Amino acid sequence: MNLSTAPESAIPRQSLTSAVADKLREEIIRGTIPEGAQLRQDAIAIQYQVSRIPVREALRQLDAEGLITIVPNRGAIVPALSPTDIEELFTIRALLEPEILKHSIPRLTENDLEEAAVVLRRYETELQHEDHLFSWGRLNWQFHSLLYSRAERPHFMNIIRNVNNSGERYTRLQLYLTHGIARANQEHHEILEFCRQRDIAGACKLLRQHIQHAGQSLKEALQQRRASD
Amino acid sequence: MNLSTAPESAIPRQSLTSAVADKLREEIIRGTIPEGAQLRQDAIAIQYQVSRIPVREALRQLDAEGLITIVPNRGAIVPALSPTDIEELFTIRALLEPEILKHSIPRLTENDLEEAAVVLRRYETELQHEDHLFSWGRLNWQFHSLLYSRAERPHFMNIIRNVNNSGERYTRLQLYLTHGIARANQEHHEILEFCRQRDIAGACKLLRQHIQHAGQSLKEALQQRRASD
DNA sequence: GTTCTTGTATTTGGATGCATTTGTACTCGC
DNA sequence: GCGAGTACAAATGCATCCAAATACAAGAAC
Repeated sequence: MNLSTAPESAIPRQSLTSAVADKLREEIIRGTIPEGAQLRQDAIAIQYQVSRIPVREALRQLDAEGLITIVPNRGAIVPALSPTDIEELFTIRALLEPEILKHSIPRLTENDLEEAAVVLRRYETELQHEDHLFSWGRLNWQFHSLLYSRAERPHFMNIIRNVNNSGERYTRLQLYLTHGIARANQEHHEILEFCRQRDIAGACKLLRQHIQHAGQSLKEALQQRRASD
Repeated sequence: MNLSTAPESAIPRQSLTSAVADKLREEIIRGTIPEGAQLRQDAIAIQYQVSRIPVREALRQLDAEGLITIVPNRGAIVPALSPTDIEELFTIRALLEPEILKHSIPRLTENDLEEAAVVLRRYETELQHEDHLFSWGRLNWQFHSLLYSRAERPHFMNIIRNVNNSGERYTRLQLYLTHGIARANQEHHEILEFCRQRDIAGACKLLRQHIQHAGQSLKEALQQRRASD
């Protein structure tokens, strides 16, 4: 019997460590695990029905990704980010993402552009629902990463993904506090249009401004919120 | 008995995981562990007289740092970097490092500048010795990180450190293959002089060119070596 | 001789249990 | 009532043992 089949039919087995890391990453990004929360190895192990070993390894990985902070002998916490932290993260994005977009645009297919457009339409419909803030983050990342996907720059992508993950909680906050949803959506459409016209300079410049503006308005919103406390 | 002493005499206790990670990172950067080598958990555990648990956690961390690649159920290897990988790493550096230098220069003290000069002088003397290629890497990073130290941009620094670590083996290769030592040294002195004069634009521009040139010449050297194989 | 199969050895992945460290509340002394 | 010391509780760190997966090699079928 010949069992050789298409790769996509393979059962996607992953280690428990990876699975736990994915779950925790998701929960931290979504805010299910709030900022400042302590990540107890025992509690996580019990919750996911695994031993503490894969949990510990997952925590090490998330620490290296910048998503959590491990204090020796005292466990891991989800750090609260200061306005200057936010500024850093968005500055890094503003520097790296236009560069990768530059390399991706010439290789983007019509299909890629259509997929990106679909994501934007889904984004607009999701905004009608109650839990739009949660799904927004994933759709936003889907849109951005789709645009970068053809660059084939794995090191860029890893860093960009980690930085986006670290800041995504706050990106949602920015949209909520500053009512920046409409503007972000508008800019997304314009960026996509530049890509469709293969206008590399235009797309990259607008993308940089898009990120810089989001970072700046978020930083100001955070400072105001902090001042009012 | 009063054991309270000055802080610097405190026994620097760190977890075995961190210690193993530091050791492995050092060995990979120095090339003691060559590229393509498999990192056997058992062998490392025996070598350092620890169990495999801290070794596994250290490997996870190094994987997240981008220094090694873990294949599920098949262990970890030190990846060989292609010319395009090298181009990526140096492009990332060329984008991030001038930005952090910009924020650091205004806060650099005279003492900082003197320390950097000391590093450059040590660099020149080390070049006389046989094992100069090894010590060069550390001194190069010391110089660069000293210049960035006052920026207080931890996210930038983490990424920059990881990217430098990933490419350091090859940076040594570039100096060796292309005889770029003299030029690099010359550029270091010029960058330091710009910093001393608080010429932010000049320093950042030269730093960017310094990194870009090193990346470009290394990429070409690698392509030639690959073509001759 | 080549290829496929099967068994074994090696290696990684995970669970349990113990030691060490840290946090906390209670008590003792003043 | 207040502070210091101490005992207890809880969490992390690490080692040992076991299970699962992979790599390798020897042998059988063609």
